[in-house]
Amino acid sequence: MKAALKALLEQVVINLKKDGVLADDVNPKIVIEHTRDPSHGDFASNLAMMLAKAAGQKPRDLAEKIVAALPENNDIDKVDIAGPGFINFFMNANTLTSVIPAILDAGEVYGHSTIGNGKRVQVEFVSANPTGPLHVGHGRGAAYGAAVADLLAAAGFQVHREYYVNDAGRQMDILCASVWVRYLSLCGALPDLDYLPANGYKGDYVWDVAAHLHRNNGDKFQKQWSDISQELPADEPDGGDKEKFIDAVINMAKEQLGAEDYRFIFDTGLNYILDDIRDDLAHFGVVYEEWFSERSLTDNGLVKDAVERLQKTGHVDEREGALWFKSTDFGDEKDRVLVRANGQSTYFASDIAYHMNKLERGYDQVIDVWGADHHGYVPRVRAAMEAVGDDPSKLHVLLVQFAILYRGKEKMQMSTRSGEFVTLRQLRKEVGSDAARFFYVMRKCEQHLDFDLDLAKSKSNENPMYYIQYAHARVCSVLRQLDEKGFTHDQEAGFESLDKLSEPHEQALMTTLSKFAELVEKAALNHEPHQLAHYLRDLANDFHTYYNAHQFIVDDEVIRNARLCLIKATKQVLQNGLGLLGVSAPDEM
RNA sequence: GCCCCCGUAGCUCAGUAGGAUAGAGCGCACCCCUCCUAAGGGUGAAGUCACACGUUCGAAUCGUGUCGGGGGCACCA
Repeated sequence: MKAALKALLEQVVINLKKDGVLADDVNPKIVIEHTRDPSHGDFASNLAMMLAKAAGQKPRDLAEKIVAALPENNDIDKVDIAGPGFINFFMNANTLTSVIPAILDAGEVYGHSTIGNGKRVQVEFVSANPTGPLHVGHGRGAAYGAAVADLLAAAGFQVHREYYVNDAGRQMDILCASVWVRYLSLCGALPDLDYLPANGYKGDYVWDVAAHLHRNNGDKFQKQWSDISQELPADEPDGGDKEKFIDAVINMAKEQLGAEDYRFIFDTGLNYILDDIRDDLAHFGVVYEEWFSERSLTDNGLVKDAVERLQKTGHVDEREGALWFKSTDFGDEKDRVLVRANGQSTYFASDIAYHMNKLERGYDQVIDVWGADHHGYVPRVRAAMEAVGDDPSKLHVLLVQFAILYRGKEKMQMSTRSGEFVTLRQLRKEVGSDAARFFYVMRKCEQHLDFDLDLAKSKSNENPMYYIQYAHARVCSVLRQLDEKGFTHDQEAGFESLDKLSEPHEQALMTTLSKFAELVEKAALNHEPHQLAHYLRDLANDFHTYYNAHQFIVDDEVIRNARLCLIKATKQVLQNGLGLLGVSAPDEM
């Protein structure tokens, strides 16, 4: 509808140019918006105010000329000029009610659009190191990334969801060493059964991996700890060089086990945890097209290629034995190391290779959903892309702020040690997947999120997710009642009598429904699922208000058919909207 | 020190590609079921949109600066 009005006004501008009211070189951006106040009609345009200066006329005088030049249109009831020069459009009743058949005919795909034009978008999100289970911070990235991806898909983009698996690097070696030490403990080969290097991974899941390893392989990987420990430097948990110690343990493990067995334990830990993450995310309604291995970048020589490609640009030099990318040439605050003096490439080098690879795969847009703590990382990745001549505008980095858990007023401690729940799995178990998905996307991503567990579990209208689901369940309940009372709903007949929907509550509900498709587009393009969350809350509110004011199952067949069309359309939009956020729409509660 | 985010009702937050009297939930004061789920609805009180200057016919929204709150700075990943 907006588009149609826009087209009309574009025609007006052409006509006014012909009449000499406007100069030929004036090309205004035509804006049509929904009015906030019904007395201002259904839509409004500020065109007259925008053009007043160029035309050398008072806004209201110009508005008169615009209205006079407006082509005939059957959908428009009345056009008013108001305030400083707004042009208000009052649409006729059919325009509003037409949304109902539009929704019911399209069904599950109502709200989908083609604005994305089939462009290929890659969305990379979560990508947590597979060194332990996902925690509640990752949960926000998961819910947010999944919602953005689903919104983009609904808006007509071709979406590729990807998880970057950091299956190489020191953190994974530390995990491997931790698993091995726990394993030795299970073999009874450690003097102190609870012994672990100060910098090792302490979570219980490490025991699980070790037990898994022991169950399937017996004592195969057992070595004499007394021999090993003699050659290790001192571990210094209290501020000493525990880094050095864990590195020594890693090297010792490699030496004692041999490359093959070391890799086996390494991969056992990796796969065990990755399976756990996959399972966790699947239960959270988050699925990927691809799990991209960091190790594959090195194995396929892509990291080497990336460094060489950068070197050819002349923005790399060697200092103190290391290879540096001169990212300061592109506005970064300092240069960054690509290859360390010890010959190992940095995580940054892998990441450059990964991003080059993404673009080589031909995506029109690459979206990275990162934790806010990575923000310092953005300029250097952009710099690398610029250096090699890739288009940095294709890269969108969405930084997700931290979520803080509250139980009522009480802020929860988020330490792994304390045993207070920190994993996504525990959160899902406590509040359910639906509430978790919804609460995570209620705020825009750059906003700190206070996640109130008590609220997420409460069954009242304080809890927006419950309130929205309840609206859906209520419609279902009405439809069940209809059946029990022996009525049927003739939808086609209802379509013929939509003009009976003249109550203010019905008008308000239809107006809200008519904004859905546009809202999905906007939420998708701006990467703002929270807009959808708020919209659904408003829609549910309109419905509950209507429900309280009017009966749907009435004796008058004509009205009954029309009203049931309206609430069925409401149900459909609630279901579609919740679906985009990964939240279920239950039939009863 | 440099960089990023935030500052709107007592509380938690919408609204920011500039538009008409700034919205919602909670909380507070009242009111509404012989009726499809009261897990609901309605009415009311409540604001110098942190502050200042600037751009504009018009600023919560854009720009600059100040003040407050949070986060980030590695040859870690």
